[in-house]
Amino acid sequence: MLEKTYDAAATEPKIAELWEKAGAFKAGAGAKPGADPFSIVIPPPNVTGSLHMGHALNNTIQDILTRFERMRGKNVVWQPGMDHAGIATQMVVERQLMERQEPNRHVMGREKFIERIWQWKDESGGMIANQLRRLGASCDWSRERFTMDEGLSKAVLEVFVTLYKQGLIYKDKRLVNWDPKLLTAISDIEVESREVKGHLWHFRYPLENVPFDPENPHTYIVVATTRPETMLGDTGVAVNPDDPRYHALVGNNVVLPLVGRHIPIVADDYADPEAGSGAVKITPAHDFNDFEVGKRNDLRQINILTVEADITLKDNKDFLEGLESSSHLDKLIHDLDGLDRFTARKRIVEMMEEGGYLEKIEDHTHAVPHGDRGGVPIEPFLTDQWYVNAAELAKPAIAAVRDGRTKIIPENWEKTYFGWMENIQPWCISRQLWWGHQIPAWYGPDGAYFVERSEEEAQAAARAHYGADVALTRDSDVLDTWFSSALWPFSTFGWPEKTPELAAYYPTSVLVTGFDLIFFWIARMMMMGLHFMDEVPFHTVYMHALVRDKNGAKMSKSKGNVIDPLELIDEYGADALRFTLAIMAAQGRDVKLDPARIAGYRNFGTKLWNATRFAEMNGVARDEGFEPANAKLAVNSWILTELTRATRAVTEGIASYRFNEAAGAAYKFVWNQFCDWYLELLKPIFMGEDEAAKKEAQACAAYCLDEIYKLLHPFMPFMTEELWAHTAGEGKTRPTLLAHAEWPVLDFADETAAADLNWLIDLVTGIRSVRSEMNVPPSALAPLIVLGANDTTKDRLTRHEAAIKRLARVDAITLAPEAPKASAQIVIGEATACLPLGSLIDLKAEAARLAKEAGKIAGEIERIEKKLSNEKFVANAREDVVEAEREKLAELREAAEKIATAQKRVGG
RNA sequence: GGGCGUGUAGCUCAGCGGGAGAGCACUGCAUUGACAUUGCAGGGGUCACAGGUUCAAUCCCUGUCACGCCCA
Repeated sequence: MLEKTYDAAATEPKIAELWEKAGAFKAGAGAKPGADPFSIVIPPPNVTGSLHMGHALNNTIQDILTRFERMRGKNVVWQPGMDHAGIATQMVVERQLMERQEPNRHVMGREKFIERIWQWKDESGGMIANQLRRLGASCDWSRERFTMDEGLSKAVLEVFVTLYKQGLIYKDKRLVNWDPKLLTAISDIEVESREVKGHLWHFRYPLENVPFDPENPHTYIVVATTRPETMLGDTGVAVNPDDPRYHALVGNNVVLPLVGRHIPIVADDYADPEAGSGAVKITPAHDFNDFEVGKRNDLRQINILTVEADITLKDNKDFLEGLESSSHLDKLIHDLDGLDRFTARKRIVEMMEEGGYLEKIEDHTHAVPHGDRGGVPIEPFLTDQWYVNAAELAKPAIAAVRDGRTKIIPENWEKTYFGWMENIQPWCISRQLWWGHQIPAWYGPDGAYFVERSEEEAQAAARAHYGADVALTRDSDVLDTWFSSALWPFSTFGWPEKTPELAAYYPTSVLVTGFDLIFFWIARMMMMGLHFMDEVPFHTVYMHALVRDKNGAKMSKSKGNVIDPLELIDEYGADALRFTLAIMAAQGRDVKLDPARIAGYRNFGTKLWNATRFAEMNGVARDEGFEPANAKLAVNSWILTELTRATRAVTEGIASYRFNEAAGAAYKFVWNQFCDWYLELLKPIFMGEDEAAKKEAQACAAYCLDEIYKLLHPFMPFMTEELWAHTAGEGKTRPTLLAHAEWPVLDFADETAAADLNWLIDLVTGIRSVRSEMNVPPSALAPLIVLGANDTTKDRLTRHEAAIKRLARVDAITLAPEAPKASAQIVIGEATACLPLGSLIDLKAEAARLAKEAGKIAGEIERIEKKLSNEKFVANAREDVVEAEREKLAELREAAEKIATAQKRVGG
């Protein structure tokens, strides 16, 4: 006998172990012979990460798909693993060293430090894998991969060397996004802009050959900047060529305040005549736009910052070039050299003010780029880095989505994909870190470099180049983590080896991910997959939304509104969390998660649990011989018809990625049909004397429960697997785990039985409603007298007598030509049901109730009559719509008549 | 500034060209046999606003307002 409530905490580990022991999720487990493949690669979570709500949603969806297809008999693999998260992991381990007061990585050395990271990974990395198991993720854990694994590293090496030799990877000196805290370059998409309340400083740059007079605007040009400290590196002032105010000045010079450098005024479209004074200072070495302006106008690039973003002037050749030494310059260098960028900003503003160069300061809120890991403002910084020619690789990736080889769902994300891919910038892939795939480039003494698969091959190439053996030094940089993640859909199946897994499972079926990762994963996996496999990495991309808190705010540690999925699993069970996420995951809409909802769906699980318990108590047991087509009782044929409908809705819902619809259909069927009506209707049968009916009901209920477990299994795997085992039968076991049970494909339908039971439900509901409104105590039994019943109704009354008596609290059912005195009346089809409540009835209340009912019907009739008397409607609307309206009208008129009669009776 | 999206019951959200829905919350009633993590009944909405298309608009189109996200 089942307990009264389901104990998720005790059951989940037990079931997880069952699956594990059975190898239930191994690639191909439970597949039909010769089945089509269905493969998903997990979007690799970060080795330092722990499960958050986004993962919970993402993996719930993947698991629903995976379990669904596994039950449909496909050859399923869900490939799990993690990425090595270069920056994040290095940060974690460095912090650990600091906390333990151990030598830092520079003292330790590269090799030791990397060893240390591996040690960290073995001890505390990758806890997310176990957390995913707690969620019930049916990954093939035996195939778990890590981007730093030997095999995957080999793939990275192969890809880098190949792309280099194809000219698609190259080294270049450009401005990069430089993180001055982490001391590495990062890619465009690792930069996030944050709104910052800052200022707009307006500076006066004196014109050359005119004595500077702060009182006289003709002696200077005003430029505005949000970053005063960069003025040290200014090499020009730009004005718009169409700006009449500055026509005469273009080609002249200004004298850079404090520094004294003479820099030209150039005409460039970049200057916006509407913004501020219309003139902008140009710092090519410290701003992406200025860099382009500088190139167009042949301006010098003067870097005035160190890698830590401190001011460097003293030994800065670029800065000093073209300046005459003076005591003034020496003082400037003395005052500013070595200051960090923010202190320097303050100091420079002060100096400008002292010199009369500060015109005004305005408050200004603007977007400042920050590194997403380091959290400090990034610096555009001029360095040598490795780049991927993303524009070239993007072409086939764009084409594949255009012609539908890869479908993005929901479709509107395709726009974002195209928009980004068509304007893609060179992808900076080198990182000044130690943890990651070291770049396979070796440098000779003169800086020439050799990109090869191994040091030996590089030596050979160098020998060919120099004509002799030379000492080579390997590039110390590593690759962007996303470079290896981009290979994930094929590297995890063994590429570059031609493995059977690769042949079977690539291209994968679907990639499930949040829309925030469209550029990180989807775009890059598409590029690499197409280039190296010549086929798209996935046929479908399903993008789900973000999980937010119940007020719609993004969850973040700083806001303190983070909900930990593991705590929710502890409190409500994994099934409840999963079901909640699924039923709330409507396409294209964020999931606003309120824990109250999870409690609600936990209750749903309890409901199913107790339905099983009830069934068990009433001798419900599997009967192999049960055939839906042979059911004789209408109640059984009805629930089987509804089961077919529900099964189709769930199947279509999952297959079309409408998880909320699938979960909703299952929920409604189980609770509102199976529990609320079917089981209630079986009670009189179970307690009755008709053994044949009882036997059929027991078999049918067992059959329905089995199908319910299957339908709910993708959403609530733990509880359903437990119930599946529990209901195997006394001393029996199921032939397979529920995880491998065959997904139902049903076609039983009996419309007569459906109509029959819908009539019964209407009658019972009607009686209950009246009783409640008349304040009839639930304990009071009333006789039921039916007027005007036709043969069908008479038959139904007989067959459902026990059910009506029980569910509507009726003690005797009789037919009569006339209504008894003092009765409440309910119109049900052609008949009228009367409840003679005697002293219980309040005639005034009944009259009021009938009047309200009559009013409602009259309103409806009026509305439809108006519609039908509209010639245009009859002429233009679809025939079936018109016909339906006519039928509705006829029914309403009949009901109106019955109500009118009832009203007369009450009144008379 | 460009793009995407949202506005429906007190709250969180489905629906979407022909009868306004769910969960939670709320109100009343019910507790000896599946389940109080329950049951039964009920109240509650100018479907943001304004135009347009249509026989018919919460749904399609245009505009306005408000809010959110992404990109400059």
